Amino acid sequence: MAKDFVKRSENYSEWYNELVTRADLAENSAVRGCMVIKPYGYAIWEKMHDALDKMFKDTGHVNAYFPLFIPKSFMCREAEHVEGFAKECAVVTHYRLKNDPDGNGVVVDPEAKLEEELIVRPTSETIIWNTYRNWIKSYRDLPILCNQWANVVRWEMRTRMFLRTAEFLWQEGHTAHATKEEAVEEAKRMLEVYADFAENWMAMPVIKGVKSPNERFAGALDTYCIEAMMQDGKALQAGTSHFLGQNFAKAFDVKFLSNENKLEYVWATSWGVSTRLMGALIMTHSDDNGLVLPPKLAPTQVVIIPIYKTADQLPAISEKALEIKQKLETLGISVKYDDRDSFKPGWKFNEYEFKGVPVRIAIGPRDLEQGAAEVARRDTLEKTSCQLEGIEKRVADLLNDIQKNLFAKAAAYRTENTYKADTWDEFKEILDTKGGFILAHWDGTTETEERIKEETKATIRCIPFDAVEEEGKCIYSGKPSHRRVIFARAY
RNA sequence: CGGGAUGUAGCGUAGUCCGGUUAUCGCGCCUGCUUUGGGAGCAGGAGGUCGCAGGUUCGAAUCCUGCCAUCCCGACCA
Repeated sequence: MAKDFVKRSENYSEWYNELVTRADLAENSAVRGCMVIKPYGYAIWEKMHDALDKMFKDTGHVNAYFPLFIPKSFMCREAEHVEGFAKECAVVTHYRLKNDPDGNGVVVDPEAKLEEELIVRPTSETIIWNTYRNWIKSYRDLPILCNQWANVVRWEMRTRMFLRTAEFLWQEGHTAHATKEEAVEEAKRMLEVYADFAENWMAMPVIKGVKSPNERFAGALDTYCIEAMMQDGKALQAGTSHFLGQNFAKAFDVKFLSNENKLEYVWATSWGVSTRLMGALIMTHSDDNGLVLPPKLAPTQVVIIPIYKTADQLPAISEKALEIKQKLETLGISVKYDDRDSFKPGWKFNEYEFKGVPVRIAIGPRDLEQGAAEVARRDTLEKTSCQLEGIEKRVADLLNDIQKNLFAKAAAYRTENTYKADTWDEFKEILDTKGGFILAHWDGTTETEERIKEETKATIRCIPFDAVEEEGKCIYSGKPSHRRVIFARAY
């Protein structure tokens, strides 16, 4: 059991912060609002990266890289876009330092002021569409299906590791199309990719839907999203995909000649997921004993720990352990054999448990006598003795089972914490006593959404794609509504 | 950016109100021996610009001023 580790039920946010640092995922840095992603945390992000990257390529996308800096003038081309990001932009004004004449280290050289200030990208639509103008002349140049893996900066007031940091890592897809239909299709396709990744890799059930105008991306005509429920009942937006219409094409004058020889504006999409997914992963599965990782994203899927009293017992154990390791690796399973003598087995058990390693195999003299090993699973903490003969198959099955079980558990949790509300009192009571998702009718106006947000802090997370057509009355205004939307307090 | 709290060794802390020996304790770390199936025991040892910068004082972790950082609560947001 984890020593001195706060329980989720006692203080959820403290539990989260402590888990992130104690599991060696990340730590705060010397720079305000920025974190250091440590090797173990980065290894998980790398697995996410690799899986997503393959999915993007399988859907016809290619990677490219655009500059970190964006000329200030680009930002104001699209009115809504600039309004959405202006308040959180880092600005580069100078390009040189010099020795302080007063002898206090270095100072910004006032002589080295940039003629045009540069914005550190909060997102890359503007620089990319300025570039696409030169790439696109004819319908034959379309579609353009580019993605970039990059860091972006949004100067946040309050930050939390992985969930909201001033600098974060993400991917941003930016596509250009000849028709509106094709662009909408692309935006929806990529949302499906995200949902597929969330559910099948992260074992995190998500709801697919469209954002209300209020929550829409600055500059988009429609924002699609996947929303997940964390263990404290709050919602977390895990990925977004935007249909940008012709807004950026018009702002950056990107036109193409159609096959009918007509000059037309290009249709656009953009879509992204970030290191925020790390936060989602942590808050979906982890428990009071530490991190719990789905096998598909665990840097180490199986750890083998030898148990011995005297040094002369170790060689025989190691031989078996390495045999198991090799058999598992043949099946594509990542295995670590921890034969360090500097830590006791009990210490190692706790260590790997806290770090979320899905399966632990312990092997000692007692097991050797029986030709067996002890197999423990992280998700349920169950331990069983398993014959060495065919153990690799058993472990492979177990990993699959853990992956499925984590999804099922998270899905069940979400179902248990999803409610329907038909009156305003009922709505407020559920929010204050239970939290979670609330399915309720909404009159479709921004004013109503704003008032609900002011009074309860709950927002419309999305209008689900699979919402059932159903006549009802708005929870707040009583005006007619045709379907329920999802309300929740959110990260 | 507003309100509140905190900052002492890698981590967690005592001491701060009421200034005065060599800054306390635990975990971790190093060495040695005994240990090893759920965070081992004993013995010895190393580790500190008391967040930073000024000021008051014979003397500052302690009092004063400014700054920085972190956490909590608001506003903003992926």
